[in-house]
Amino acid sequence: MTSESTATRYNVKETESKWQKRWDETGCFNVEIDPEKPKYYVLEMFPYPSGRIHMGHVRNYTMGDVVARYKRAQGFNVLHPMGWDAFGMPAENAAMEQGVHPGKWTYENIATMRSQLCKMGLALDWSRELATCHPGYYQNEQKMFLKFLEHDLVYRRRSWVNWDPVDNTVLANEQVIDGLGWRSGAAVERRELDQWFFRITDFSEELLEDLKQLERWPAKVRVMQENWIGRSEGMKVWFGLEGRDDRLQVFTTRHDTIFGATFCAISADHPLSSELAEGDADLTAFIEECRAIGTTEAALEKAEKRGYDTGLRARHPLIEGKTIPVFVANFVLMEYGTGAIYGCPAHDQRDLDFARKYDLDVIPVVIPADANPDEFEVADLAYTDDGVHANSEFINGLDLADAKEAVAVAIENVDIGQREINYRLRDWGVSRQRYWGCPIPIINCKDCGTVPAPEDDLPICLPDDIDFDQPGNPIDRHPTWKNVDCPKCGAAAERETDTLDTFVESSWYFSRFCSPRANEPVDTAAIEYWMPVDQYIGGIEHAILHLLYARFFTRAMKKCGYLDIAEPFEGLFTQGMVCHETYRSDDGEWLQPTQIESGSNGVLKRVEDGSPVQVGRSEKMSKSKKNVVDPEDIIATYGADTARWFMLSDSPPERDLKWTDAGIAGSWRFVNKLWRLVAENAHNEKMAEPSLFNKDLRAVRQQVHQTINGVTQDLEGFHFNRSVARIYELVNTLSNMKSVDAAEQWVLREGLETMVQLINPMMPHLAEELWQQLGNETPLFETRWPQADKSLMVQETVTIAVQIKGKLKATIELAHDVDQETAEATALAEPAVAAALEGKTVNRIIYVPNKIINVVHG
RNA sequence: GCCCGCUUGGCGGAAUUGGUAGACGCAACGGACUUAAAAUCCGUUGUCCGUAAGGGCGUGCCGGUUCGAGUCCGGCAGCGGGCACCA
Repeated sequence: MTSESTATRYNVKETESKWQKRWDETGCFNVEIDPEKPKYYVLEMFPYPSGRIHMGHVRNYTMGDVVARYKRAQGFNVLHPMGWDAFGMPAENAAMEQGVHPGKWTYENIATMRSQLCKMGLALDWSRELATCHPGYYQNEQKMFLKFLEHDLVYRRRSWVNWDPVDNTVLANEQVIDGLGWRSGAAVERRELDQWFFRITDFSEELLEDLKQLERWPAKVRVMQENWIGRSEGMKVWFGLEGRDDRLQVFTTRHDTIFGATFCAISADHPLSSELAEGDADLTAFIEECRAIGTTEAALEKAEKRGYDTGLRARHPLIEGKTIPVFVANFVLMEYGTGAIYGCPAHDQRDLDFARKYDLDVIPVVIPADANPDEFEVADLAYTDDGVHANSEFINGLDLADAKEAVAVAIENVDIGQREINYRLRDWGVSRQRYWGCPIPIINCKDCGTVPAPEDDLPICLPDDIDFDQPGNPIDRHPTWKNVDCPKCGAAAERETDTLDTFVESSWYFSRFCSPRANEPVDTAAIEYWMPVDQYIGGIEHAILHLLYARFFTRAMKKCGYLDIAEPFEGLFTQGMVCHETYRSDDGEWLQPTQIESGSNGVLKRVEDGSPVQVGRSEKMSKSKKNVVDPEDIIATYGADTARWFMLSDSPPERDLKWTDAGIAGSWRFVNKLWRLVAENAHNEKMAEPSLFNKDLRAVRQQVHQTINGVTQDLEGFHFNRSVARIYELVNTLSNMKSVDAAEQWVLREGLETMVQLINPMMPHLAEELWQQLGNETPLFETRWPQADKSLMVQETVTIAVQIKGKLKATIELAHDVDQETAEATALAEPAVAAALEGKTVNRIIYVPNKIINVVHG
């Protein structure tokens, strides 16, 4: 680079660190409660400290920062904090693989990532930084756990888990791949363990119902949560059992088909199954088989419907004298409904498959409206549509809804069942047999059972001296940690060695950010002022679990009196992923983008030896496919502003963004273009507004004010790519301006200052620097958002399209809001229009002011 | 299987309540400046016919509503996502 070009080139490094230092020193983004100002709480999903930030983080935090800076300029008291979702398995994996303590590993990663985030120039209140693995955080989680216990929001029960017999550990469902442990490769077993659960199902209806209020959530996320909660209305019905005193309770949502019931089926885990299995070796074996399959989804999908005839017969509740067989079936789930069903093969595909296999009756009881009841038959496809009931006594002829109602009334009248609403949602199991998590503050006593740890004992800290040289839970192996006296009876007892699911920490961190150093989980004044989060931003992958747990947890906290809101996130935005092309060598090895270069003919090849490269489709950046670009490299080369600008350009934020070298280079060119544009014109002194502007200048001012208006609306609506396009257009106009006379210079300055203010949320370092160059002493972070002058936005003349029968024939230039007569006359006088209408009768003319004239002829 | 969403040039994408399709960016091509390169600037770029003027066709496909459809309605296809023995 020559000395001449350094003068006209933007010194990114110097400028960015200068402004970062300035923001840091003034503490301008550290906020306090200010009752005089409206608050705005913007939050991006906090990161897991995995080691280094990736492009997904850059995109996420750039969006949040745009909102934060924009809202701040609008006069809001903006809370924009950052923290670390710091518990979790990767730290333990690192401990096992590298022998480094999970805490050390985590805090080192945090230090690295914090410094990387600082280089992005984010308007964050770092004074509120928190890490969930810090006792200051998790002791409050322990307090709340105890409070939840008091309010019956937590309970313990035996529950099945995926057990890896080699690693001696419990596996999450996603760690079981094809029935094998992801790490050990051992066949996973089902085991029953005592586990802690949060009563999220107490809130099923509320969590479902309140989704409707979340108007600023993506519809997609609401639908996903709705399906996950899975409300269904049905009935519980008792079936008597021949030769026994007890009855079998089944759940159904199609009680209208009860006259078509030809068998009952119960889960292998049903108490009746266990009872019957005693002394029945075949049934015992069958139950074992069901359980063996029961762990993986893939296996479930392929498993055929199988059953075991218990020999028991159930009495049909509405047909006197009719009995049907009772099977144990592998497709009935104990966790849903009552763990027992009746089968109506004609109208349920699963039941039909089962009936065909075991040669059970298939009785159609609902038939299409136009079908003949005597002839209608069900072959291999169950009839599940609405229709007319038949073979069904008192509901014959009724449609589905009426038949359901009639059956419900009949069953309730004889007191053999009642209407019931069921949910797919299960209680949230939070026990993890792991070290790097929040210890559950419970003491297990032989005599007193589970005893809450005394609050004075909190925090119950994790032991530091642990080792990972053998499989299993190191906290459980620790020689002394768990030994403690029972707080109730004083006898020797043991601490709970399970830790909490890490989703618990992320279920309330946003509340903690309001008062991150408070002695209690939350400070009432702070939480009342700041909550709820006005805008939450994060990945769609958290659409269900994290967001549902957080909604539950907030309600649970409300029940315990910690806060007084139900919904934590008023607005939610889910951003798309950052993708990149994938590259492979001829022998199939994945290659990093840095290993690729473009040859002279434009064909990609390997840098090291020029060998050919297979270009794959663009996919989410991932280490395994090596299609990652390190944000640190990009920021070091082009600066944070360029990276931020590229993140916001082109792709709408909710869609995937394709990272390209050409794209980042384009942003870099734009940064330099702005720099030059301002540098060339900054010498123009500020002066008084001229009283007159010529037409061209009026048009420029119009665009300036339209851009303010448009960018403002776009930022409000999360259309960052549209803002970017508008700013490009404005810059194109400004750079084409001549600035010879005073009026021109004044308008150019107005345009440049406006433009600089508008780019500030997106490229804050450059904006501050240019703002200063333009002679402003007050920094942008203390400057209000520009106001569009509506009177200047109105166009003096408009271009109107002239159509004939909807086809464009000409465009005409007319004064804004011109009357219809003038417009029509001008349109018809247009040569192309006149020619096309020659010899034709005009039937009708449609005039939409300032937009279009459509001439309809015969 | 069920539920959602998407489909616009070579590419990413624009297009208020139905009203000039392709803004803006990228890529490509042509040119200027330069000893040369980089950088920068100017121009062209949906497609087909035509030397041109001009015209035809164009928003996944088929049909409908309308003076007018990328936009609304019905059907179909393709792609993506979520859930999945939930009785």
